[in-house]
Amino acid sequence: MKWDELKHEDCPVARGLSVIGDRWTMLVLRDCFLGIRRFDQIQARLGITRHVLADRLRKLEAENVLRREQYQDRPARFEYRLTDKGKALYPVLVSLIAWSEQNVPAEGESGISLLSRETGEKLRPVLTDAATGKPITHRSVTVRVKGG
Amino acid sequence: MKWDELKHEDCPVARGLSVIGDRWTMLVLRDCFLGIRRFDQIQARLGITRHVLADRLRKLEAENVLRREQYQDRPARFEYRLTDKGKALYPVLVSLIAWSEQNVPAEGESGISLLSRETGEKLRPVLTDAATGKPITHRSVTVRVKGG
DNA sequence: TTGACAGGTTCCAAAATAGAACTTAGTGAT
DNA sequence: ATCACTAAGTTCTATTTTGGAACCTGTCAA
Repeated sequence: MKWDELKHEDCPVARGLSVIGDRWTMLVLRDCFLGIRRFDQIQARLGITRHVLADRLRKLEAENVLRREQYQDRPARFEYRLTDKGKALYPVLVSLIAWSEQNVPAEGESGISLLSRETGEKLRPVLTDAATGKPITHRSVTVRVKGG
Repeated sequence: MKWDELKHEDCPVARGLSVIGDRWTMLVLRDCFLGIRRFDQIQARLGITRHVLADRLRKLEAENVLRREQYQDRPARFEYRLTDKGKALYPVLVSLIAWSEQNVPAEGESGISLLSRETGEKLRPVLTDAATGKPITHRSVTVRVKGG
């Protein structure tokens, strides 16, 4: 199978990755969540080639994860903002950060940390089920595989 | 920057992606969470080339996300099992599934669904802060960027 | 008229992936 | 003993994707 065919799969993991599973894509979105929205800024921070960045932004716009917005004319200049669909990726990003901080040690200092606006303390993300309020673990879930 | 250099970054997003951000890697892990542990089974389900699968499994073992375990000798046969570090990725996977189901419509039926073992209902994952029990959103979090 | 800024595009070389065939070590049937 | 089959890889070539650098366009300011 080719990567492009992923979007036609039934599995939600495959479909999700067809949108955000490309190299660099989640790092572009990280920058958008940090408020960095302009081509040159993202490119400089990531050290990604302009070529690839242009491609990723185009795809994310086509998928309605980012919205390309003109912030000045003459000359026309654009920035990229998260749509609601893009903002909905926040739990994925935060879960990834939490996993990394616990399981992938930094060589120096870890670059960013997330603080609760309410308590000022370091965030301790736990994925819970809305119905019960209890943490979701591998054990607390059954998987129903459809059509197979 | 090259993809391989990501692991030396300070940012936890970058470090995490250096482990699981490769093409196909999360799909391999999805299969492991579903209990599919053997080379040929994973390869057949994913339609990934054997070459790439062997490479991914090697890297995941090197990163201690999977453990290669012999399940018979004569001839020697191996399977791949999630380590604790691998199991800790469950919230990332579930968040991704939840995002996909809400934001990336399937063409036919969505392949799998997750049910609460306790209620039997469809899982509704919410990322909460352990300290307050409240949902984590873009708005409820402040980001501290270190050394910058 | 020269330089800077911003957001790209174009080109070529290097690296990764797709697809298929081949290898190795056994098992069981003919 | 020969053949077919299983499982877990490896090897090969062709195609795609990235990496890196240079170039293009429109506008302003010196």
